[in-house]
Amino acid sequence: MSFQEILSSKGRILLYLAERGAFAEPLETSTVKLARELEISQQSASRLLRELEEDGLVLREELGRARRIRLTEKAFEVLLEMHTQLKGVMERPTELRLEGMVFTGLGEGAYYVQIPHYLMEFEKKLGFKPYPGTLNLRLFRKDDLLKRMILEKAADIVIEGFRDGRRAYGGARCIRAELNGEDVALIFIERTHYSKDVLEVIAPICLREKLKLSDGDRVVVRVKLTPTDLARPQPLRPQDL
Amino acid sequence: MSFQEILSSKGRILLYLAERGAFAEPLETSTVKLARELEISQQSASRLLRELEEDGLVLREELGRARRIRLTEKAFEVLLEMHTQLKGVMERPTELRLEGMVFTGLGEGAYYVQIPHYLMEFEKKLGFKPYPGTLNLRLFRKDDLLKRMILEKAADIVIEGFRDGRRAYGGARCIRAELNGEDVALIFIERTHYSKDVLEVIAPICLREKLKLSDGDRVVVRVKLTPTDLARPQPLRPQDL
DNA sequence: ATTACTATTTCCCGAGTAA
DNA sequence: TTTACTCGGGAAATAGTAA
Repeated sequence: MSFQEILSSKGRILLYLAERGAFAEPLETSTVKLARELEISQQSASRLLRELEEDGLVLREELGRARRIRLTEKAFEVLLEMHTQLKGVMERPTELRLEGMVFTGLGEGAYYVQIPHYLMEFEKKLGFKPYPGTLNLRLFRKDDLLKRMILEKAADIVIEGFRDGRRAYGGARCIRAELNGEDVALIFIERTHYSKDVLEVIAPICLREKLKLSDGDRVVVRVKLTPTDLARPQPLRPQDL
Repeated sequence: MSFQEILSSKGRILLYLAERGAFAEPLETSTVKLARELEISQQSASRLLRELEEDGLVLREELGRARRIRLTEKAFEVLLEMHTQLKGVMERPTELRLEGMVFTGLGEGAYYVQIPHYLMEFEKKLGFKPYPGTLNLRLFRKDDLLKRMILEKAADIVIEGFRDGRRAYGGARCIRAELNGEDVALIFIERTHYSKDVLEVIAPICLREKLKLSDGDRVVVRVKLTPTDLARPQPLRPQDL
């Protein structure tokens, strides 16, 4: 299913004409040519153009054997409205809300965060020096597992890995979020040992202290996104293969 | 004809779901509700949803009596492609080309341009102090008369009118253009005496001298626009009513 | 309440062909 | 060459109804 299929046959003609600049300058074409390019019959091209003319969306004139078509202002308005609608949908911020339960991990995240290279990366990319530890959240709502996958895709703050001669240290991806009202970042570490129901959170402060959290407490994580963020293409990492 | 008509029935459903944020969070709805809101039959809503599911564009699940629908990534890609296409069409620069024949006017334009208030306005809005006179062009191609109307609509550099106690001086609208390669501005003066086949041009230099123009010479005017410029809404002026 | 099957109608497409 | 008519077939929409 391509994007063409979300258009009606008249919609396809309008888009075809608009793409060829028939707003300002008329386009020289014929029902035969139009039919060939849009892969419809000449009869349909003829009928659709007549109907579009009746609707006040196109103007046609003949010059000798040539036929010229131009879009009217009304057609422009229709296309502009469509554009505006889609733009609104694709660029409107939406909020993803997840719930997590605090638990104590194995210290893997804390170890990672305290490595000087990563500390510098965080300061540079996130604008804060993280408290040396991560808050681990276990997701317990079924819907939230899917949302976590979406977030991992959307996380666009790239923390680079590095080598120190002995071994390689993997990278990570972050995304800004709010946790019970506090500004935090979610961190998705490459080759983590955690499963897909865990969310790791870093913040400039100690969240456990500030929010008086204990294991088993439930917290709410909110992330602001636009639909376009959700679709950012991203290289496949080895463990996804 | 509204923008809805350029969509196919499946396209309308996808847009409906996308508008309600069914990318991230599933939308609770039913075929009955969908049918009511999209003004189609329940049967069609049912069939279309099934087909969209087969196409891999929506996911459905039932929770007790509630039904939840969400858009897949594939659906997002389809909508994004449509958005990209439309954006390209609506924001791509296009060029309008007109031909005019130089003629000598009554000096009305020159009088207008030399009024100190306007001189200041031009310097502020156009970034140059115009040569004290306008070059008058008569349009002789039938197509160009329509283009002139389009340009008058698209001209978005507003030169304010003023009153000096005795009388009111009307405003004007300008748009940047090229005339035989020179940077110029077309000026559309409110309440001008010229008819709709005349184009008045101002420039920082004397075009007649620089381009060695005489009455009767033909020149080419080019204006860069985006389709969106063409549709900028604009207050009606008295003489249009 | 749901969804979705079957039957019927409506509408759209395209082949043939006229002008 | 054009465009656009008629008309047959089929797809798509809806009504009725089952589950």
